[in-house]
This record gives sequence, structure tokens and C-alpha cells, in this order.
Amino acid sequence: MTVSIKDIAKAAGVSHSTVSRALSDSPLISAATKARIQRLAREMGYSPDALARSLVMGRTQTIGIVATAITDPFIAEVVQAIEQTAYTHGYSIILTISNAEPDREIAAVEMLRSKRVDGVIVTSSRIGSLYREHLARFGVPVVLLNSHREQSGPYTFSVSMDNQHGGYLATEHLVRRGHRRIAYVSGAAGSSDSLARQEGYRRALEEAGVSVDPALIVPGTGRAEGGERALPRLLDLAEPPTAVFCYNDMTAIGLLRAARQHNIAVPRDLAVVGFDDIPFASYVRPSLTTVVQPKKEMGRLAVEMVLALTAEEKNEGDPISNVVVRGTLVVRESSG
Amino acid sequence: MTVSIKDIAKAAGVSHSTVSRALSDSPLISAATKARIQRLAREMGYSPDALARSLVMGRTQTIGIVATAITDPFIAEVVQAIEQTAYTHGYSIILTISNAEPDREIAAVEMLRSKRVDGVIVTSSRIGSLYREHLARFGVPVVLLNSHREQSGPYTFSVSMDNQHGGYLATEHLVRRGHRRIAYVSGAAGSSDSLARQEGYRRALEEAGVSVDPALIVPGTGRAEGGERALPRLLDLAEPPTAVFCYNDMTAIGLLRAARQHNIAVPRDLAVVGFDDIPFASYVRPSLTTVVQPKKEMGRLAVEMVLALTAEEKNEGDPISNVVVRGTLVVRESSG
DNA sequence: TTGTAGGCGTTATCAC
DNA sequence: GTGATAACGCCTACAA
Repeated sequence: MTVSIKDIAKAAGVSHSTVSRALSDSPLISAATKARIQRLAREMGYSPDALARSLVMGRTQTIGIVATAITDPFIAEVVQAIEQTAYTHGYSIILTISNAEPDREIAAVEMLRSKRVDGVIVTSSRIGSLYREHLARFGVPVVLLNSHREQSGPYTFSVSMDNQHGGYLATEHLVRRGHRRIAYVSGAAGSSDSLARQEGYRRALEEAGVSVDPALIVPGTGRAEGGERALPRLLDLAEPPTAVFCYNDMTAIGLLRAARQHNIAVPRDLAVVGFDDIPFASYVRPSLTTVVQPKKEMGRLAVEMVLALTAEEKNEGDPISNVVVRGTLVVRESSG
Repeated sequence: MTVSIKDIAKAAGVSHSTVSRALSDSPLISAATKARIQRLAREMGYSPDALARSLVMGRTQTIGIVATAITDPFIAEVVQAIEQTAYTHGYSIILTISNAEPDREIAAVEMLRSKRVDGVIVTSSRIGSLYREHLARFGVPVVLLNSHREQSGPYTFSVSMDNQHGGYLATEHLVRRGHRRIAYVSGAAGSSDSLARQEGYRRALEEAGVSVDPALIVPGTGRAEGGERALPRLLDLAEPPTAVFCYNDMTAIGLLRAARQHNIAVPRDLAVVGFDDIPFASYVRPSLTTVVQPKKEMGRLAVEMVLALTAEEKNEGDPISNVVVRGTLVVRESSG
């Protein structure tokens, strides 16, 4: 039903290769026929078949994304940045959402391989050994965005945040405000991002001559409920904290909500600092002091890395690309 | 480099059609060779080329999404629901983000057509006449999700919210709480969703015997800033409102923020109701009374509609599918 | 039960 | 400049 290059050829009384040349703006063709055929194509409502083209070209102009969830505002911004810069480079995006389920991630990767994407960007939590095996034999560049990889290997590259630095910034800020008993609410169990932020927290405390009290480090989930459940545990401590650094903004927001229910005034009774700077951080009450992750930049870098890597494959170069970006602190009401 | 069906055929000493049959689990093949070839395929790391398959089958098992932005929490949830149910049906998603720029939307649609998606779901604001011309000659079903279409046509179907009903619910709630001067902060200029919600607002007021004061209807943008800018205009009124119904939650959240700066206590001085029930509605302070849009259901319905329509094409049936879903009111702190 | 041949819509390499 | 012809990797009659 759809009109192909051959249909145009027939209508124009030329061969299909002439049509192909005319449409790809080839130099070796007379200006007259080129114009004639291009007009004809437009009139007939021709749409080039990207499948056929990709089949012969060996490129799909498509990048796959494996994300855990796009309802997470942080991921939503990153994915949006990825789509935008991919678009400016003439690429489109196949989006898969895994819910952090390993089976789902494996299925996603297999599907992306079948659809012959030119590269993959992964924004999932951890890359298990099973999973990475699938990534390894993919044959196209895979860029991990803020995703920890257990060990490096071929075809895996990364764009990541300097989490330790961010954790340091947040904690140092609280120390400067005079706090000594500072808690940390972690992310999901085993999250390496969380561990790194915690390490920055530890370093800042040490530098300030404050010893780290393990009781002040309580587990969260990376979601709001994690912060909500963490607060009562902190309040029940023999010596409760006067400030708390949260793994991310969602955790902090959950904690703020719990604080309200417990009649804890923020920041007077408890100072709070988050991480990410999601759009809502400035809309909650009190507005949230947080560490800004350069989300747009990270998305952009990931795409550019994928494109650079696909271009270099032939050059047999093997640049272990692992870009690390740094965040900044934005001070709002929640930290006093 | 990647292993094809022919490579397996060579390794197995059979023809490539036998391999094709074995891998597609065809009945007309001996169980022995089938098993042998399937094992071989696994060992050789075979990945079927979806491009080649789609080329011959005429289907890509792919659905295109045209969204304005996924940083909008409402859209993020809908898109996520679309991806999830598409996955369960064996489909994947090409995501495009338009920023509501017409050029971008047209480019997106052309690209989706080239990539031969089996259907398209549009979650954009309005479908202009230029744009819809592109959609019309697409040749595959296009489902508009909460997107107004200026006129119906072939190949365009819809899943939409009963906005008037929602607006009615919100306003009636405020009326019941004893309010008489109730404002409405609209969405982006010309948004038909906003107009419908406003119509529900009008109906509820009329039923309560309250005359509609045009001064109480102020324009917003659909984003937080819109609500932020709307509040001062309402306060400057000779007779300010005691309650306000906002086009959506983001608008309401912006308005809440402005209220704080103006020392207006919510809900004591001003009751506020939103629309959407985005996840954050329950985390802002005060938490937001709002009209729940069944986002997951809408995403699911849109996918199922696309699939049903692609299946029916051959049946030459022409079911004008326009599903309308209804929301419910969830009462929280912001309305007293 | 298996192999052969043709075609899906392109691009690319030859000749003419 | 233009036209055959052969790929790309797969599915599917039709033949054997």
C-alpha cells in the first residue's frame, strides 16, 4: 500500500536506482531529473523505509535506553535530555522500563539487540553479572549512566556523578552550620551511589574532627517511603541528630513529610539536605537544600559518548571512556 | 560480524529455511533437528534481526509515542504505563519528546512513519491542522491521549478524561465546604482540556446558584509558574476568592508556593484544589486535594486500542473508538 | 521433512 | 547520467 522507490521509478519512467540517487541528493545525477523525482516523491506521499535502509547500511540511527522508571523525576530529566540530544544528532530512542526487575532488563537488552540499536544507555541500579554478560556480547557501545558496574569490560563505558564529592559538599555544609550530630539516610540496599555519598559524608565529618556514629546511619530505599520510615528511627535514638543528609531528594521529601507528622520543625529542630535537585525540591515546604546533579549534561554526555564510540569502532581505538561530573550545592530553607 | 540464519545453516549442514523454521518453532520439522538447531543458535549467540523480519512481515512490533515532555509527572506516569502494557504484548516503544514545538512534532511523526511503527500514541496538547495532515496519511492507527483533535478523521482515535466531570467534582467539593467565591486558574491558552474543566466548574457553580464572576477566572500555563503568577492577581481583586480550583496539580503547587510568600494560609485563608493527582500532590504542604486521573488505565487503554485497531484493519471494520474515562476526587489538607 | 527460489525496500558496485 | 544486478537477513510458497 505504501509507496516505494520502485513505484516512483515506474511513475517517472526511470530505474529505481536513479530514484534512490535523486532522493539521497547524489551529485552524479542531472539536476533536472533530480528535481522532477523529488517533486514526484512528495506528491506521491513517499516515506523512505528506514528498516530497509538500516538493513543495508548496518545502522539504525537508534539508541536504546534501559531505565528503571521514568516516574522518578531524576531519571525523567536524564531521559529527556538523552532524547533531545539524540534528536539533534538525527537519532531516535527506544525506551524500555525495567522496574529494576532483572528479568525485565535482560529481556529489554535482548530486544534492543534484535532491533539493532547503534548503542545503549543504561540508567539502572546495578549491573548484575548475568545482565552484563548480555551486554558484553552485544557488539555495540553500552554507556552506563550513574550505574555501577562490578568490573569493567569491553564495550562498557560510563558517565557518572562524583558521588563522594557530592556527599562531602552536603555534609560540610551542615558542619559549617554548626551541626555535630549529623545522620545519613541511605539509598536502596547495596546501592554503590549511596555508598559513595556516605563515604563523602564520612570524610567531611572526619575533617571536622567529628567521629562517625554508626547509629546515625540508617537505611532508606531511595524513594519517599524510605525517608518516611527513617525519621522515627532517628528520633528514637538516645541522642538524636540535629541534622540529616539524605541519599536523594525523594528520601528527603519523605522525611520532611514524616517530620510534619511528628511535629518536628525543619530546620529548627532538624536540618535536612537532599541530593539530585529534582524540580520539586524547590516546591516542598520547607524548600530543600540539595546537591545539584547536572542531569541534562549527563544525558547529553551519554549520547555523545555513544555516538563517538560508534564512530570509532573502525579506528580500532579503545578509549576507556569514563566521564565523571561534579555537582554543586544549592542552599534553601531546609538547612536553616 | 553478527551471526545470521545462514551461518547457523552452514554450521548445521542444513538450508537456511530449515533454520528459519526451527527457530520459529514451526510444526513441519523434525523434533530432532529443531532441538539441534535451537541449541546451536544459542551457542553461537544468535540474535534474530528484527529489521529483516519486519521488512518481510510488514510489522515492527513497535509503537511510537509523541509526548510534549516526560518531566511532567502526569505524562511520565502515562508513558510508563504505555511502555509496561506494550511490553506485555511483545511491543516496544519509540519515544519522541516535542517540547510542544510544532516543527518537532512533525519531524517526530515523519520519523515514526519511516521507522514503520505499527501505531502511534500522541500525548501532546493540540493537534494543529498541519500536524494532523501528517497523521492522516500515516496509514497506521493514531490514538490521541487527552489530546484534543479539532475534527475527527480516519485513523484517529482517542482515550480521554471526562474533564468537565472532573471540573465539576472539584468545584462541587468547594461549594459543599461553604465557598461561594471560587476562582479558576486555567491551563495553557487555548487548552481544550482546560476549557472543559472550566465548563464543569461553571456547571457546579450554577447548580449551587452561584453566578460566575469572570474576574475570578485567571490564566495559567499548566506549569508551576502559572499558579505562582496567578495568585497575586487573585489577591488584588476587590473581592478576592476564598477558594481556587487549579487546572492541574503543578499549577496548584506553584500557587501554594506563592501563597506562602504572601503569607496566605492554606486552607484557612484560601482553599486549593488541583487536578491529576501526581505523586507529589500528597507530599506538598499542605497536601493537595485533587481530581485523580486514572493515568495507568489511560496508558493501558491507549495501547490496547492501538493493538485492536491494527488487528482490525483487515476486517475493514471502522469502529470510531473514543474511550472516555472518569476521575475521582481525593480530599487532602489543602481544601480544609 | 527438507531445499530452492523469490521477494520485502533499500544502497552500492558495476557496466553502459 | 543512468540502468542492471547484487547484496542486507529474513519468511514463505512451491518443489522435491
